[in-house]
Amino acid sequence: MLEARLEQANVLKKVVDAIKDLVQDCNFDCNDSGIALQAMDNSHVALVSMMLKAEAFSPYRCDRNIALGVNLSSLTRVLRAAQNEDILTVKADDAADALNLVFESSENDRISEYDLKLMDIDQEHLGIPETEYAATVSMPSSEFRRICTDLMAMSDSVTLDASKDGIKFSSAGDIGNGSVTLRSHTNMDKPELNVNIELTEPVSLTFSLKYLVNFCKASALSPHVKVCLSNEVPLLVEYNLSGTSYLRFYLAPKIGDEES
Amino acid sequence: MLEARLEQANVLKKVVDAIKDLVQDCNFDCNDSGIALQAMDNSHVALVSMMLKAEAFSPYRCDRNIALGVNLSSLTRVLRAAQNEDILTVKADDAADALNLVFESSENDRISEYDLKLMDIDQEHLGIPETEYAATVSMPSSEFRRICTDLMAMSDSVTLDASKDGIKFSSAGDIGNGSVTLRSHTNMDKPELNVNIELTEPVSLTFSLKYLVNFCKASALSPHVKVCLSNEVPLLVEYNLSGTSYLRFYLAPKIGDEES
DNA sequence: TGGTCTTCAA
DNA sequence: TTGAAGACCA
Repeated sequence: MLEARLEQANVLKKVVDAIKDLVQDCNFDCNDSGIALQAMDNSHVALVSMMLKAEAFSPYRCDRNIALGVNLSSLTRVLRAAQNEDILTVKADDAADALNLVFESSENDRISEYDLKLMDIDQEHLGIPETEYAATVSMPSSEFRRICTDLMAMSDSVTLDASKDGIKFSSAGDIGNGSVTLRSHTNMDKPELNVNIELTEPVSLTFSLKYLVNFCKASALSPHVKVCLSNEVPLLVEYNLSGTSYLRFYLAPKIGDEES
Repeated sequence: MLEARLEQANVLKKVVDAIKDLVQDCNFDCNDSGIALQAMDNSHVALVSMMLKAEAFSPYRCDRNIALGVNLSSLTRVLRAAQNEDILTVKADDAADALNLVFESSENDRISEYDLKLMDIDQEHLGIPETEYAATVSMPSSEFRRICTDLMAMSDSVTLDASKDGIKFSSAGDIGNGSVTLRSHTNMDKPELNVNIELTEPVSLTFSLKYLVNFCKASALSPHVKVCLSNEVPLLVEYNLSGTSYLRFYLAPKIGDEES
């Protein structure tokens, strides 16, 4: 059986909000190390990988491996019931046909309890190789979102050029062209604004902005985002959650002169 | 060639926001004295006239007269990329087919650059006669906006009566009538709240509130607004920008018992 | 497609 | 804290 208590129901809420447009149904794979989720979007261009480590919960108990097949849109509705500071406890029996969610708000002695029907989902579990990326850019997640939405005004795709000079996001469209260039910089006073670029080799790749903008819904989860690039390899966009938990998005580059 | 550096990208952003609902495409007429814009709204009821003097920029350079034909909705999208404290440099070659906009944020080493395609716009340039108005009312721009939006709740037109007693805004509609009367007054402590009415002759005119509310989008550009009235002549609503630069709106009065 | 709601920037 | 803009739902 699974029993996991999350101090901030908010975290799960934001995670689900950030991925529900990419994935309709998916398994939450629970074992003694934590709760993992991996799913491709419908068009098989993007992949979501979440890991909530056992340490993110207190307490956390999972006797044996369980795959909880959940419809994310249903889960969203249930999570909407969570107040901002609610404590969430999720429970499931080993052969459960439902996921039990309990929201507690110590403040006003309110307990909400939901049972969410589970479903069987066949899911190929993809081994994602740990890649050494040619370029790793760490930046404020709000800035990444800003850049993506700004360039969305020009085109539906963006080219990322990482070089020793910095990282350049550029888009060309009907009304004109646009680009945003960031350089590494460290601000002692406001470390949350830091931009850090690590580069072993210049990279130039083009991606669908629609997906990137979608990934940016996760911005609320972390003040920083890590963008990792290698030529001809899917982009990785990573948001760190508490501890070593994370939410990762992978996106295959657009190839050649491909349009749309 | 034109090259103009504006310390506050914000100013252009607000100007364009304030007029983009009235005018879709228009020319920015550049010469050595500054950048001017003049355009009628689609229904030819309102006229916008902007003048950004060369002194508002530093540096400012314009070798010869250029008319830059811009789609304001595209320009809005580009200006949305401007952070609040960004410095904006606009550039255009003499026979340019694109306007180049560069936003710099010294703080976080971010440079955004956009090329906006230009268009040819045939524009009758209207000589606007410098009129002596029968009544000139200067008031806080926020108060003018408040009055217009408040009266909007009653009707879609408003009658302005300027007399030696003050200025009265009144609206009559299905649910009832409303009016707001302002008198001249000077507040030493808070000069930004001053209301000043200069009058040579009583005036009574009726205008479309929809347009007035639209003009009020410019409120953010200046704490004061000047409203100038003469019988049977378009109303002038003027916002002063830095120095002698300005944004002016003209609106023809409604005649007789005209509805709509 | 409109209205409402949340979210984001100032 | 407020207003505007985007997202969501009906």
